[in-house]
Amino acid sequence: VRDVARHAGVSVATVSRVLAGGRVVAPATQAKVLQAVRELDYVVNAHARVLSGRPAPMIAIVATNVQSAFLLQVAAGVEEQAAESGRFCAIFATHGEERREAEAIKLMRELRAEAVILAGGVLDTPEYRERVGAYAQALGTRLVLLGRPALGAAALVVDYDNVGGAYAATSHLLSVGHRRIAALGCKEPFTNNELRLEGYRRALSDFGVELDPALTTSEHTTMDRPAGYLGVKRLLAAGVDFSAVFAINDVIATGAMAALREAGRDIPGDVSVVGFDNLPLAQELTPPLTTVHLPHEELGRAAVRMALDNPQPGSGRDHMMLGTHLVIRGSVQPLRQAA
Amino acid sequence: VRDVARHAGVSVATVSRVLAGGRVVAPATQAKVLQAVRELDYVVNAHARVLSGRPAPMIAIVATNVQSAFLLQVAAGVEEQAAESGRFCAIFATHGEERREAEAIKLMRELRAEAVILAGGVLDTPEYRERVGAYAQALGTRLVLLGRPALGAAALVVDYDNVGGAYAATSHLLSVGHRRIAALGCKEPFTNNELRLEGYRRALSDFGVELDPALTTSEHTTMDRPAGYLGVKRLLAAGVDFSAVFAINDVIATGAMAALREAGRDIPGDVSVVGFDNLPLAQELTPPLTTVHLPHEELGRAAVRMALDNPQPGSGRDHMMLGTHLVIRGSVQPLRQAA
DNA sequence: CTGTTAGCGCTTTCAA
DNA sequence: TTGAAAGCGCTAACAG
Repeated sequence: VRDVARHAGVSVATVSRVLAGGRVVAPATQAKVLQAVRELDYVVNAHARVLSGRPAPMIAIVATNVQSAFLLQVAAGVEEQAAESGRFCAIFATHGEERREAEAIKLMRELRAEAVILAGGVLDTPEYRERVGAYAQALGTRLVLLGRPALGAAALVVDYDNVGGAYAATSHLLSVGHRRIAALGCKEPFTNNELRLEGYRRALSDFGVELDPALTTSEHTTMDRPAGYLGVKRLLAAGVDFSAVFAINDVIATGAMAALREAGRDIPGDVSVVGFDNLPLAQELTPPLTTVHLPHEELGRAAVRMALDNPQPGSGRDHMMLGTHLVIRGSVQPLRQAA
Repeated sequence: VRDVARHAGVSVATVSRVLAGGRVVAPATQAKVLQAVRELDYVVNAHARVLSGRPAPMIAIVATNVQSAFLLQVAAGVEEQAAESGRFCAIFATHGEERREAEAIKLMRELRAEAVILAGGVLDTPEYRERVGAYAQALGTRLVLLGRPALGAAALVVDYDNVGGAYAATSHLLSVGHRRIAALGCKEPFTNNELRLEGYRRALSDFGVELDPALTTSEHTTMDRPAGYLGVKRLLAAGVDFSAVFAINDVIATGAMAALREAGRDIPGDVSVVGFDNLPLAQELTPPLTTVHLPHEELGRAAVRMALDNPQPGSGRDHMMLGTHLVIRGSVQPLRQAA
């Protein structure tokens, strides 16, 4: 296509200079080139450009699950910030399968992506650490871990305060009088799950409330709706007494509320519930759900900013933790003295 | 990096053959090459590959809005199908801005994407048609319009049955006795809005119910929550009588339900409501929303399948319309004779 | 079955 | 300020 750009009567080098930016070119020449480009509807070949040494303007986000509102919002943040930085965003859904994660990484290596962001909770196993360590090593580019356990200084990390959020949620319940607070999570030790439960325990302890193992249900293996639904069913069936529930995330809360309602318990009259994530659906529930807000979009933005900033390992700028806060809505009520 | 692959003692051509697939290579040689690749942790340069004639394994989806659950699900379908076809998915959010749409198209031209999918409702203006016509022309690749008005045979089209869905929803209401059915849409003539209203009118007409303009509210300019909330407020304030509402989409329905509840109207006791889209949130509402289900994910998959299939224009395979159906939940009740 | 060679389209020294 | 020429890493056509 470039021969054709000689339509302008200049050399390829000159054309490149005006198109690729920066360099000094006589305004007259520049105009001629631009004119020719327009006439021929010429489009540079980005691959050739990358091949000759430019970085590929691409940020990848590989998430465990693209259906979850949480990751979608993070992805939206990534897309935003990438666009603002003149990059585009490639997206991958792994569905938790290692194979797909590996494929995504491989592809991004081949494509020389500037950064790849791994997002979504995981099981923090030695295998996981080894695998991701290998990725970090292999990727010539920045690898950023978003909402996942860090790995020494091998990768960049953007995280949010799970423990603090859970602490705030639980404290809220405690401060309005609740003492028998069920915690609904899942069995598999996903990092999010563990961290949030940790916040729950810490709050209980600070309020001098003893932890009752019967109140923590985690029979289910996934962090989704059934975990909440079945969790409450089980609690009810076992005759466990509780006046509030802290759900590890909003969709679990949703399941819990459904089960509660089926059992004829009023929310928040009979039992208060608080969630975690502040998904869009939280405010549409009846009653609107009090939950912990996460800076979804900002997480995504921060991840790409950090990656492009390319901080020194150990500079302190290669790691950041965003805050969370409780948003009060209508699903919590002070404990009635009678109860 | 290839010189290094001569580590295997063969020529670059041979390496290419084993890596790029297809060609006949002696198993022994093949093994040597693979071995060398492993030892050197060699990764092909996808850009060089594209540059030398291969298609870029990339499908782009450019959507008006990445926050909407609808488009996200479509995007998920695109990602799925792309991955299954050995491609990856680039994602762009335009927020309805032409500039961003144009930028996305330009970038995908430069990157030689195999297909670009334009998704999301739009205003069907002459400018729109001209603009998209230009895209179709410019993109050497497949352009597919998803859920948008077609453009002659210039582009591929994947659509779903808006009219049929709205017809089904409205008929449902009519068949259980409702006659005063409010339609909540928006003022701007987004194509979805118009089509759904068309289905509404057609159902009314088939049931011999006269259309009352007072029942169609569309003061609001966007198809979102306030459109429903404000729409109902206005109806109520104007003292318009109605026993059911057909909302042009689920989030409008959500707003409508909120307004109804604030006014002390029971759903579905006093007024029935049906939505459109079947977003995940629909089943979490109280009561769960009866709504029209759209094949979100399948739309995305169909779009990439069609693009990769590369059908002849006018072959009949360059256009498809997916069906929709009503899913009955708890927000509709037969009209009480008393009312 | 395998090696040689000629580009793919762009950027970038190095000279002019 | 501009032109000529040398690659970037890969594939494919053509010989061996």
